[in-house]
Amino acid sequence: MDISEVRHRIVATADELYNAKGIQSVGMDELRTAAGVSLKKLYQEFPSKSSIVMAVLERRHESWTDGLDAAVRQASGPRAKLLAIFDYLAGWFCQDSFRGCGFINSFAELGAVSPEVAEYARKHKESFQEYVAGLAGDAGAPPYLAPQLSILAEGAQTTAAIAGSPEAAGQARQAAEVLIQAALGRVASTVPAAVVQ
Amino acid sequence: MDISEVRHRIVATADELYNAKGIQSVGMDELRTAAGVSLKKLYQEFPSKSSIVMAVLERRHESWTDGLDAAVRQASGPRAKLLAIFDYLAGWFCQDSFRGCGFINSFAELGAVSPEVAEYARKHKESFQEYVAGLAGDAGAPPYLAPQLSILAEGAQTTAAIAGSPEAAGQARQAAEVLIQAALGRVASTVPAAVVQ
DNA sequence: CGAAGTAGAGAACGATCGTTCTCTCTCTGT
DNA sequence: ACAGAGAGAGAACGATCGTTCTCTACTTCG
Repeated sequence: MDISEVRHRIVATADELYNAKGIQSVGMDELRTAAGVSLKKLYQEFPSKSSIVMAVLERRHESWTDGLDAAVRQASGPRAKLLAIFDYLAGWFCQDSFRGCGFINSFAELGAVSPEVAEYARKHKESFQEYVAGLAGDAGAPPYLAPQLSILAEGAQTTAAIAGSPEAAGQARQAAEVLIQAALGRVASTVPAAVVQ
Repeated sequence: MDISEVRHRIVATADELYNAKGIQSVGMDELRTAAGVSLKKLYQEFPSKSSIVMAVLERRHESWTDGLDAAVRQASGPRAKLLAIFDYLAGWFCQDSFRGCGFINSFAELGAVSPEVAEYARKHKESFQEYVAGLAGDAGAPPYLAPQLSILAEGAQTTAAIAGSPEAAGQARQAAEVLIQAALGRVASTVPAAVVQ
């Protein structure tokens, strides 16, 4: 379909621009030019800017989910799968285009003024937490581990974004190793309780 | 001085409004009305909106630093001081006005378009990390502990903001206990290496 | 009492935003 | 070949932004 190809190009371009400059800083005209679409076609595909924003958030959610899941599936063993989250973050942070989590950013920019955006960001984070909880459950971890790892992942994202360096991923990963070890050590009962580093 | 009283009221009002609605969503006229100052006086005190934004960031930095330091000083013992960070977060998250870290938010909103804001946010986070490193050093912890705790604190802030609930503070605190125990366990050599929970 | 300087209120300005409209041109069907 | 529908380019519109200007009224000093 031609129509959905145009839609896709608009959303992909908006994603790039919104990520690079923030949502409110990118006007419809700039988006129109960058996507190479006429203003008429743009408003033919989307009724308003806010609908484009929501489409971008959906795209980001899929991209995040797919990328994370691919990284996790590639890892073998439940502990490795939990740590794969942080390897995925490390790869992301090293991209030139990385400017922080798009949901945190859009929530910061529009969450107070747009209930849709706030709600979508909340659901995205919730789905991530549930995903981590699933992995932690597979590893036989007690329920408190998953929120701890989720918080580490969130912190790594904002730290890396503001510092402009990817090292937070490795630091979060090391912390995750300790937390996983502490939470699972009991279960893997014969192993000595904790080995630092 | 009358002058600095007006300045203070402008900055305090701007801080509230920017926190509640985002920086770009609050116009100079709204700020003028809320602060009860004439537009002339406003521009007499500050040459531009961006200078108000920077003044707000300075105010936030002081407020954060003072509040955190007070909470930490109140705790006794190096481990308790490290954990006091998360108790301070818990208190903050429970305030109605809490809408996430003002530096993360302003970075997300303006970081890409305003180098001043991006740089100030970076320095603020850097100073927090150094502060944590100082506390961790006092506790005799190895150098990797401080970044881990800083990342936890960052993650708790964004998680609590987006979820709209303060529970992330407690979860981060529990994780911090585990990380501190793991990092210091060796040093407090006679104590069993790790005790979960 | 009267003149002059100051401060407040808000109108005004240029820029830019999201959105719509107009005008022109190009295809297509008969 | 020609009428008509559709698309592209961008002008136009109303709203709002940050910022400046104007006008009025009050205070203060000779």
